[in-house]
Amino acid sequence: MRRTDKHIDYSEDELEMAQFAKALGHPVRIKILMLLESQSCCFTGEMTAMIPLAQSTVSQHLKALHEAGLIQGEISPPRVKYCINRKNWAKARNLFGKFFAEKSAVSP
Amino acid sequence: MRRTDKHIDYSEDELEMAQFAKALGHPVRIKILMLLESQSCCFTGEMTAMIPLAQSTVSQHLKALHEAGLIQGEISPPRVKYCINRKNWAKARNLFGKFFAEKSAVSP
DNA sequence: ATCGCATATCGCAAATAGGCGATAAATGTT
DNA sequence: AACATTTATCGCCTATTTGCGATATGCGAT
Repeated sequence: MRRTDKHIDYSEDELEMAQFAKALGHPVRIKILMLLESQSCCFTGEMTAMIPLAQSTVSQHLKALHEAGLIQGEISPPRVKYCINRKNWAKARNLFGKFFAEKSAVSP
Repeated sequence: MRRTDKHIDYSEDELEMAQFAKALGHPVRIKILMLLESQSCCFTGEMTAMIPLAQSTVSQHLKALHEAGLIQGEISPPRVKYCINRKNWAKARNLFGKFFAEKSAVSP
């Protein structure tokens, strides 16, 4: 996209939230995270089995979640076990929590 | 992208959350929402003045937020006043709240 | 050294998103 | 009716995302 050299200064929170949100912006990735949440950890293969998408596609979604910091994977050859990244999960919870915090009053 | 005819069945919640998340997946849109939250309502022009992006670009982001149901606009000629859509805001809060709900224990 | 398994990465195609300027649309004002 | 103001939409371009199959990689087992 054509980009100007204007720069917008975003706060850390804004950038971080947008990044988390972006990672959450696809139903498959939501599903994967719910899976990991419900059973703490999971091998890639189990997910690939449950999700009717090509193995390479699932792998890419896992990569996206990993890069966003929402999951972490430890190798357990020949497999990889993915878990929620609890530290960043908490960070995300706080960010979204603050963001959606109930305001005293409602519509003007 | 090449698409198979496989279909994945997503729950309503998964789809809705992904949709909200997608809308939140850009820092400018986070900024806009924070603005609207802080001062209840705002005209497009005020936002355009605060954000160093072309008017048409800001308008598109507003459209995206509107389509995601996060904001609503009422015309007040020749301007348009945008506010948070409280109903869906609450819905989003609930979805994200449930999603990030603290689990009793931590890492295995 | 080779095989087999599970996963990641590559390269491609198609769709979507993000940016802009220019223009259209809506409406109150003169 | 013509104008000014504000916002939305259009067309264009580039970048990113999403999907796939094919291939590479890593590593234990043979």
